[in-house]
Amino acid sequence: MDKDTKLEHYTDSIHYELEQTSRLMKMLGKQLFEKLEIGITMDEYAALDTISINAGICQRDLAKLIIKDRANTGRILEVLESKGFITRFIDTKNNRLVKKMGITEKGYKELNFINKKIKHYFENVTNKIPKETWTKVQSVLKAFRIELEQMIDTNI
Amino acid sequence: MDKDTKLEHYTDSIHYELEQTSRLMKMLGKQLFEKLEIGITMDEYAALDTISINAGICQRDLAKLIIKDRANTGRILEVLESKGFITRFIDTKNNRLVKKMGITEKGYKELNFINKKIKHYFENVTNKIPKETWTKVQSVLKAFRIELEQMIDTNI
DNA sequence: AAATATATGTTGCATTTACAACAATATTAT
DNA sequence: ATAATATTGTTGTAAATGCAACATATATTT
Repeated sequence: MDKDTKLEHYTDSIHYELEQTSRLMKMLGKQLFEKLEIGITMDEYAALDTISINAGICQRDLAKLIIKDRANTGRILEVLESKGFITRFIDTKNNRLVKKMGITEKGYKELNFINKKIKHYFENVTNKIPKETWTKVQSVLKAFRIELEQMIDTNI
Repeated sequence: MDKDTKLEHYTDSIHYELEQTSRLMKMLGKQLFEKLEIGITMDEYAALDTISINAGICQRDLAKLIIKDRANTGRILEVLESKGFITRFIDTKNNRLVKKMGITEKGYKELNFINKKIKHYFENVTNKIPKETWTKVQSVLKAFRIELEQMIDTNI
């Protein structure tokens, strides 16, 4: 028997399982943010959180971290800036002019406010699986993601 | 020390890791499908695969499986039908008129053709992590996904 | 029987996202 | 020095997606 003739269904693949789970998580997040009347989107929240732990990061580097293209990263930042949650300023990186940014006091308060609001809800969800199991899954995914990043032309 | 005061960053959460990994996988898939000049999208392929193992499924049930809304599921099916990969026919389910579908001979050939084309490439990617590790991750995600599906109003 | 509710699929529109082209500047090559 | 290339961010447009409204038919309730 040639085992290569046994084709696995895509719908049984890890790729598919990841996408489906991620899609549901995104739905849950969106519904939660609306229900709790949080004034920014999940993506904006993720960007704000990333900025909070990467003070002085430039737009393109942020884009790489949140895996969005430069155009949309810029648009997200416009929103966050217009709400006063971040400041943007021109600076240099490798002798090039770039737009760096940092979280404001207001943004920091907002971030903590959101964290407190959603903590309980998200825990209720992730508590369905033991924490140590998550830790393992997370480390596998992280290792895998690093591999992926090396293979893919993210074009950011 | 109140451990509740220690707030985990969203970007360290399993939610975030899942989304980022899934996003990269999607990019990879898209780039691969274009490089190999496969004439349908990943989403259409996923739908075709799902139909192939769920003969006679109706649109809404398919939408639930591929986690897309009814509108977009219908659009995907239009494409697959126009290419002759599936047939759609009116039937009843619980005494209601529904559009059921099945894969055609041509669609089945196309599915196998695509599977053969991508197999090697996808294996090269997933081989970065041992197979038994994937099996564990997959079973965790599947269990989690079932929980999620019960909590979320997918509105499909 | 009539009214109300539910299930299914489609259509239209708004939002989101992806992608390519551009502008401005700096680096490297010729 | 000049030209070609690379980096960064923005703008415009097309494609994908989500969502609400609709149409149709059936179930359920009154």
